[in-house]
Amino acid sequence: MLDSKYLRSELAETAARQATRGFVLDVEKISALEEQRRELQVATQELQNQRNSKSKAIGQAKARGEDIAPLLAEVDGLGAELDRAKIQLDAVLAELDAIAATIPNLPDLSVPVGSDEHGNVEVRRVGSPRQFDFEVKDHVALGEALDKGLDFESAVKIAGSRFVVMKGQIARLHRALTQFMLDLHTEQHGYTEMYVPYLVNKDSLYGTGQLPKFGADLFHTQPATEEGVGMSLIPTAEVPVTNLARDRIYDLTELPVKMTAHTPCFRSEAGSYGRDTRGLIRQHQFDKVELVQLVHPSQSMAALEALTGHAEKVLQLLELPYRVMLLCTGDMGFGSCKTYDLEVWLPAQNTYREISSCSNMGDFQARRMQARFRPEEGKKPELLHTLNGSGLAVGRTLVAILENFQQADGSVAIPAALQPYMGGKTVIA
RNA sequence: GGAGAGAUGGCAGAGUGGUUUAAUGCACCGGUCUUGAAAACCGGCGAGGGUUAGUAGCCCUUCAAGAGUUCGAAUCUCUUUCUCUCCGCCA
Repeated sequence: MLDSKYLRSELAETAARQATRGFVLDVEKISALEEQRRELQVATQELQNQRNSKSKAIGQAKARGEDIAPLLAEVDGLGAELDRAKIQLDAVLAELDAIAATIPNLPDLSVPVGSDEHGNVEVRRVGSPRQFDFEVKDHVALGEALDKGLDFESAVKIAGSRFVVMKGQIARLHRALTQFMLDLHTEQHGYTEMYVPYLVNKDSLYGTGQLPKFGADLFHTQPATEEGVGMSLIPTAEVPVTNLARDRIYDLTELPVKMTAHTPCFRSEAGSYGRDTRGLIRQHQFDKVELVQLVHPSQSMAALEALTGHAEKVLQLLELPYRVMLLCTGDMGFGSCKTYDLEVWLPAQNTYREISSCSNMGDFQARRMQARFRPEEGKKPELLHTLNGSGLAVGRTLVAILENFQQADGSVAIPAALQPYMGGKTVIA
């Protein structure tokens, strides 16, 4: 959510910057509503003021034992008038809120302008794709051949498409990756490990920006109605972890807060029919190790670089070739003001595929969830900045390991950094 | 799941229809005093919003959340959420 005062005073500027995202801001409607809001709010508060002072006068008169009938006659009709004004004001406020809640974050000025992923800029490339002297298999073929370690048929029977059953060494590799990532971030990068709920309430989804606009991307325990109190499966640990800061005021000394969590993530993938239908790339349920930081506003851009580096470190230690993309205005997520995507090399697809997305949300989420810090004892609290990134998506990392470390006989070598987590095994066959 | 008790500012805690403009204490901030500190004393001290050139003043909202009764609600009524105690069940 953008600052309503800023939106009001810099409406044209905001509209121009939103346009670079391909988002059209209805300037005329907003200014018309804003004018109504101001008139109605002033009128309503004036009526409330009258009611308060007159009610108080009645109380004082009564205490003195005077006749209060004339005073009661004076307030007659005030209540009805106030009700009318309040209904009008609430309607305008609700309309303004509904618009505000659907406006994306302003892109940072360092973000390249572009309309879609073709506008993204490659920042750096690390490692080089391995040359194979045999025909590479994709992870689906490799996983099935390894004692049905990846079993999509069974998953279809149990649940449906876009699920997987893992077995034996592949299941262990999947777990090893998770443990490896958590240990790296907690021991080397200074994050605190968190265990959080996988079901969250509506307020949390609103806080991180999934609601009101993207409810269709989630699985809900009940239809998410206006009044419904149903819970939703988390699409990412970003939701529960970032919402730990909701309605909190941190001491300056507590910042930065750096948290990591391993959770399953659940996504409906509505509207992605036919895309990535084969294999582990796009699942309804996948595991992810998430990195979240809550920082002082002046530190958030530096923190984004650091956080991205923490995610990259996983790829480096796993000896996986990757590149870093700076997303352009048109390809960024709703709440982000700057995003780096990490893309890992997948030999079977002969391309780089997204494995992590690291974003600085600025104060966008913090304003929605009133996540603040006190800059100085006795001073007013200010909004902090929130960041998050995948460190990494576990399923896609498994894909990358299988494909990049495959050998001619169909076995898969284990990167040295992972071997301690695999009971010392150097290869799975 | 059953029975009961609760939810008030950073914390503790008073308040059961009208000088409550939420008492008081602790913590915190400023000052007096002091070589300095402590103590004592004096003053200040929640959050969100509106108006405005304004971090001034004035005003509105806020006592778990929502709805209601009333001229007036922290206080009365209803609903919801959460916490605690006991019982049952369970990993």
